[in-house]
Amino acid sequence: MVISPTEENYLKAIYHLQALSEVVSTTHLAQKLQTKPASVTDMMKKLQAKNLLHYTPYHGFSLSAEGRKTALHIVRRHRLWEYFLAEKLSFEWNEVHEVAEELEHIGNKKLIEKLDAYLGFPQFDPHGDPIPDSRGRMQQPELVPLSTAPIAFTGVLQLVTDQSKDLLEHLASRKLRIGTRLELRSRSAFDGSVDIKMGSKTLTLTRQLANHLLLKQI
Amino acid sequence: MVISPTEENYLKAIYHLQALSEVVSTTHLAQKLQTKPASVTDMMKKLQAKNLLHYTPYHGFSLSAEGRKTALHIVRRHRLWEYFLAEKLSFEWNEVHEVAEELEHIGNKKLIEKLDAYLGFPQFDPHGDPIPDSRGRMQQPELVPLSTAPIAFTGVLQLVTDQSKDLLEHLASRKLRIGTRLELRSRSAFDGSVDIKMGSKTLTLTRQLANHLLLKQI
DNA sequence: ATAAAAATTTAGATTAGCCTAAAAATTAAC
DNA sequence: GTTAATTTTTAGGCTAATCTAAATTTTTAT
Ligand SMILES: [Mn+2]
Ligand SMILES: [Mn+2]
Ligand SMILES: [Mn+2]
Ligand SMILES: [Mn+2]
Repeated sequence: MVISPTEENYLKAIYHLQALSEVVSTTHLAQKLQTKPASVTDMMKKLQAKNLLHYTPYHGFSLSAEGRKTALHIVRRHRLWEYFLAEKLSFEWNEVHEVAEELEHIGNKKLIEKLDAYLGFPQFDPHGDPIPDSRGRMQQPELVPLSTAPIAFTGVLQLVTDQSKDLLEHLASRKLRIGTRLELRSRSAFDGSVDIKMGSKTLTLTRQLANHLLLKQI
Repeated sequence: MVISPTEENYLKAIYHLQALSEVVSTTHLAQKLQTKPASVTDMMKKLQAKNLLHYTPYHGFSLSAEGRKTALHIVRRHRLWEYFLAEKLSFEWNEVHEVAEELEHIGNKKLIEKLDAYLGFPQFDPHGDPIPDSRGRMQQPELVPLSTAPIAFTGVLQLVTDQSKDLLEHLASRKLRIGTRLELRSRSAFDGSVDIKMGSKTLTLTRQLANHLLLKQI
C-alpha cells in the first residue's frame, strides 16, 4: 500500500498522542500538526479507508494494528536519522529533529537496514528515545523523573520528555546531555527545585525542568 | 524562493539535457521525466515566472543563470548522497541513483555542508560524475572514450555515460568499476569491439559499450 | 432538561501537479 | 509554396491536501 509523506506525518502524530490518551481527538491532532480540524477530519476518513485507523465520527480515533506498525516504522526511520545526524555529522541534539522530519519519509527498506547496521544498531536516539528495531520492538528501561527521585539517587540522564528548542538549549548551556551521570543532592521544600552534582560541579534545576528529565539508575 | 521537489526534478532534467543541446524541447523533457508534453508546458510557465528559465513558446527553453545555479545545487546533493550510499552504506553503484533521487530534495543547507565534510569533500560520485562544490564548481578532467582511444592507451575508468541498470550490471559482472586501471590492446576492424587488459585478465567489450566508458589517461 | 458553548463534520473553494483531447503553430515533404 | 506530419499549447478535468464558513453533534452549565 502506498502511504504519502503527509499520511505518514499524521500516523506518527497519532502514535505520539496515543501515549497520552488511547483515543485521540480532532482538535488535539490538528494542534499537533499545525493544521485545521477540518483537514484532520478529511485525513481521518482516508486513513480509515486504508485500514490504518479506527475512527468513530465525533468520538476520536486510534491506530489500527497495521497503522501502529506503520507508525513504528516511521518513528524508527526518524530516530535512526537523528542518531546519524548527531553521531556522524555532529549536529547539535536540538537541530536533528527538523532534518529528520524530512529524512524519515524516504521509505527505501534497504536504505534503513543498511543505515541501522552502519550506525551499529543504536538503541536510543540523541534525546534518549528508544529506536524501534525492524520489527517495531524497542527497549523501555525503567526511568525515574528527576523531580520525584529520592535524595542521593544516582543515575544517568536517559530521556528528555520536552524536546522544545528552549529546553534543549537550556540543557546544552549547562553541558547536560543524554548519558550524563548525576546525583540528586537535595530538593527544596519551598519550590521543588533540585540541586544535583554532575562531575565536580553542582547546579540547581527548577522543578519544571527536573520533571522532564528522566534518569536510569546505575 | 521556495522550490518544490517536482520543480527541482524539472530543473535537474533540463540541466542534464542541456549537455546535449543548449535549448531543450518539450517532448524531449517529457520523455526524460516520464510525463506528458502538456505537463511540461505547464511547468515551464511556472519556472519562467520564477525566473529560473528562458522560455519562448514553441521554441524550447534553457535555464537562466539562477536556474542553472539551482540545478547545480541539486546535482551536488544527488551526487553527495550517491557517494555516501556507496562508500558508507556499501550500496552497489547501480542501486544508488534511485535512493539519491529522493534524498536530493532535502534542502537543509547545513546538512549538505556537513555531509560533504564528513565524506571528505569527494570530487566524483560512484559513476565518476564530478560533484559540484558549494559554489557549483566541479572538476572536469580530460576524458577519452574507450571506443576512440588509441591502441595501447592506458588509463583508469573515470566515467560511465549510460547509467542504465543493464549497463551497470554488465560492468559489475566483469568487475569493471570506476577507478579500474585498464589498457586498450586492440580494436576490431570488423565490429569495433575492443580487447582490453585489466590486471592479468583480458576481456572483449562491444563498441556500443566502449562508447560509454570514458578513461582518464595515467 | 434545556440552553449555551465547544468540538466536529460537511460544503464549497483553492492550489499543485498531472492527464486527455482539441486547437494552434512549426517543420517537413512534395 | 502549399499540404501533410509533427510538435506544442490550450482547454477542461482529476486527485491530494489544504482552507474558511456553515451545519451538526456533543459536552457543559445552569
Ligand atoms: Mn515528517
Ligand atoms: Mn528524537
Ligand atoms: Mn529527484
Ligand atoms: Mn551518479
